Amino acid sequence: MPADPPALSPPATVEAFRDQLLGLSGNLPRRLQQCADHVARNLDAIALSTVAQLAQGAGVPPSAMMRFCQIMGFSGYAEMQRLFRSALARSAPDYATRLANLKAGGAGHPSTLVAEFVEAGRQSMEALARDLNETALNQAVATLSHAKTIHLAGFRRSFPVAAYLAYVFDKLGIAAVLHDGVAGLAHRATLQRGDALLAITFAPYSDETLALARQARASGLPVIFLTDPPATGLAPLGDTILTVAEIDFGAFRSLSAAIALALSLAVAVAARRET
Amino acid sequence: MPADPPALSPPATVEAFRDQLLGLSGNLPRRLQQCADHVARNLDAIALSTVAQLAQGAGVPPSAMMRFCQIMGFSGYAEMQRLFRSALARSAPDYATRLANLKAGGAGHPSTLVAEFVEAGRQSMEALARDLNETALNQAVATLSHAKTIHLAGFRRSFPVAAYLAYVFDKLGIAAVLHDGVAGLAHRATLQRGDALLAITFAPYSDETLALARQARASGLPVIFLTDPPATGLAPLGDTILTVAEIDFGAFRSLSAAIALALSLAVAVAARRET
DNA sequence: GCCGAAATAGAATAAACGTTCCACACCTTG
DNA sequence: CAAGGTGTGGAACGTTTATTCTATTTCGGC
Repeated sequence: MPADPPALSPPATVEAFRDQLLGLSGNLPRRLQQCADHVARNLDAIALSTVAQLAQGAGVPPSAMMRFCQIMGFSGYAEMQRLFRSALARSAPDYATRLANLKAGGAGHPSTLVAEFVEAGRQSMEALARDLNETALNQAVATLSHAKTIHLAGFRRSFPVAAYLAYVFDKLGIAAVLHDGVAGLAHRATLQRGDALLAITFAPYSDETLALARQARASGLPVIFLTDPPATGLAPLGDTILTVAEIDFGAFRSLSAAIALALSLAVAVAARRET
Repeated sequence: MPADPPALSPPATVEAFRDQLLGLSGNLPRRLQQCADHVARNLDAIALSTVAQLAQGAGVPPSAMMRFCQIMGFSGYAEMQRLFRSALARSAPDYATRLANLKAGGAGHPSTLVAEFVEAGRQSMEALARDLNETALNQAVATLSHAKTIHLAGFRRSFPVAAYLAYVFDKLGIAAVLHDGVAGLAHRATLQRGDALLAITFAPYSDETLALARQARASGLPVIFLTDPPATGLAPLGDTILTVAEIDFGAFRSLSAAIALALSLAVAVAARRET
């Protein structure tokens, strides 16, 4: 009597849990498959749900969910839930309290400002993950990975993003030109057949960036915009439009989401080129 | 028989809870005060703890914690916990799932990269909030708010941060010079009595930045470093050292925490100058 | 279409947990 | 010092929730 399924051992991390779930999924009896599907889609709900709630969500009786926990290697639901609770607890351990304490210093105090910017940055990150347009991103990667030279445009508050991209592309060995406006040069002649333009600009859009985009368009080069929603008026100027809903604090934005997206773009392009 | 304490109503948000707690604290019987203190310090633990655990942490019997919940206006512990659970559920509602879905695309896919950078950025933000050295920050603000001109140094991957600071200071009407190395100029003569240097550099530190710091030091100007821990070797070169533990993904970092800290610094300096 | 094994649902059981209540201690007030 | 009120701890209660068990159904192979 060999233990028919090799009696899986309980995963120690949420990632391991996902992997194990993926391995099981597909050749599972009907009810257990329902459990697997619902659990996979609601991983973060487990920490706060009861078996009954989770089972109802999956459309199965609680006992089925119970069996599901056991074939995943846990002794029962309680043990499985412990995994997700500790993951959740680690993510917020003292962070929320700490933020509140920083803010408690009072408006205007430096630490309060840090708390506000941190909060804004975190929200921006979450917004980026939530609202990312994968189609546009893939399209942008495809375009840029075929470009002979990538032209980067970004002025004023977008300049740091463009400058960082220039640094990263340089590190990655990808030909990129930063149009920084030094010496008032427009570098018009550098836009050549086979190149592409990546324009970073937030409303109100800077004239220099728009002018460069128009020119690239006129020369038949693909133009990609990295901007904030709703990106009104940019559609006729760009082939691909990536939007980032950055949260401002006061008059300033942390740029964190824009940089994260820009970096992803750069690394993805590098990966695509190597293959 | 007037209801001695006006019978508080249950707070509807975590912020309201904090306020109500602060209002009560101070004139509370001994055990209840212990509860209040422990709860205030562990707000985020409530969502996942049982009465017994929370009470043990506070060093009181469960029944005391029970009474605490009731004077806060709740019917009992369950109702109080509901508040924190829903707050926790809202913070992760689809975010974690969404991240997981993005990653599910597979390694190398653009959306996976975005997920990784978002995660790294978020962790960096939390690390910043957790490890912020308020003393150093206040000191930096004090120094910079007295400076006639603020000199900004930052090369290579620190350059975007320095460049953004230059933009922000300009917007705020504060005199700042970005030492960008254009045309190979060292701008040595611009370091004048009454100025201050804000040097942004991550290990391995760039020679240009260190050279500038040494020179400023020799001229008797205060030097502030914005760098990553452990900042070995910088102590003799700087008066104030601000550290940011930025999380890398792959070879690149999102700079989000560094920018958030830099922005806070800039806004705090502006606020200080106006008064 | 029958037989064996696996899967399932629902009820029964057990454990964990929140909640209440009461007797006792303490502190204040007359 | 006595009496009343308030604060306190622990035990008992009832509810919720996890878990197990078993009768029944479903499915696959002969």
